[in-house]
Amino acid sequence: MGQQSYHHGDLRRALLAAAAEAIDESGPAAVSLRDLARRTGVSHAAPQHHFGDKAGLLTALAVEGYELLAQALEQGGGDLLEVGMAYVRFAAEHRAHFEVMFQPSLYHADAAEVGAAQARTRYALQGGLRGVTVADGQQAHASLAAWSIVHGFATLWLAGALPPELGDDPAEAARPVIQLLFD
Amino acid sequence: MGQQSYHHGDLRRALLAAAAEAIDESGPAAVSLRDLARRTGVSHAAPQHHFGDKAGLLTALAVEGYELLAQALEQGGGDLLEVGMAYVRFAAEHRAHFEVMFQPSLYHADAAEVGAAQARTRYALQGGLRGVTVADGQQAHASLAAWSIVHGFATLWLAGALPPELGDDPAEAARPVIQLLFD
DNA sequence: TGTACATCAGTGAACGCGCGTTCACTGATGTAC
DNA sequence: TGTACATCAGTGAACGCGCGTTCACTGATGTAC
Repeated sequence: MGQQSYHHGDLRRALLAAAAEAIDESGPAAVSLRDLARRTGVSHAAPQHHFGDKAGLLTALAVEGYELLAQALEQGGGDLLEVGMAYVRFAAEHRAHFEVMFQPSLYHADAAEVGAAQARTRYALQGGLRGVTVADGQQAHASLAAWSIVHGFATLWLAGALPPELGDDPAEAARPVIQLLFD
Repeated sequence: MGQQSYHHGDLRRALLAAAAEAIDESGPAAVSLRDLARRTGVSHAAPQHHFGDKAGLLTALAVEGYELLAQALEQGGGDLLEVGMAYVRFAAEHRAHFEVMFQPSLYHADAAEVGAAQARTRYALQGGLRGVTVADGQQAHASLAAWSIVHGFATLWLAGALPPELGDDPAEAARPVIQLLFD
């Protein structure tokens, strides 16, 4: 309603939202700039104005994803279980972002903003181990184990590889699995 | 080298190998039947003879992948650590197969052969928990945890998300991480 | 051992399509004076 | 308060390309008799 003006107003944001939607439907590789232009009701050449090319757009999406994930993890309050469940929840609720983030070949993974956003996410993730007692010299391994288990669960969930008995709430389904890690 | 005959001899196998190669280079989505034909030195219409379409080809690749993975896991002798390391090693050594297997939207995931090969893999994976003592009622959770941790580690490794200090042998790098799970 | 014929594997020309990219353009917005 | 001008956002026509798919075909192989 009211797209009649020549300038869109917030085309950049609209394109990112359209991209997430398109990726949810058919995966990151199927995204085309022309399709996003169509979804946004804008001429097909407009997206290039903002992102240069497809990799540029996916870079912005990946950065946004890392920011959102870091925020979600930070709200876990440094508790392993909460942080882990937040990780899984994020993957399910922001599938498009999540899928792009971990396919660096799709975007300009060496861009500075990407590195910064990744670092913030990693720091928030490690915060989840604060309350956990780990044997000397096992800190790095524990961190890897925690990341692996939540990332693996999230990935398998998204791939539809997990048994349907788990229900439809991935974070809840992950709870007992994460709890098994350091008990 | 003797491609002068009209019939290729084993075009199906050659196309699957070319597909794995192409996917290693640029990901599963970038594969095109015409490109595979070129790589195999055959006319561009030949691949359709064998697989019908791209999804058909990727279905064959996924089945092959599940078979290979099941074989690799079975050689772990039912030991959690060995089976887990074999899982990670498979992902690294058969990256193309692994990537396709867990993106069911790329292929005919409901084909009967796929289900059978998946079942064999799942069974081999659960065999790794034979020697592990788990509290009553936690069997299913333990199985999920084991799968998640090795799958997550493998996925993060392939994505290049893990720190370079881990070296270049993913299975060895995964060893202490897997050991942390049920100790 | 030889011939005829069916079947199968691969060919090559043709088609229509969606894509990314370029480029001269136009409408809207903001700023200097 | 008003005018001129620079800048920016988005347009629309055009291009060349690689793709999947279709289809009549041809060369090779196997089998019946």
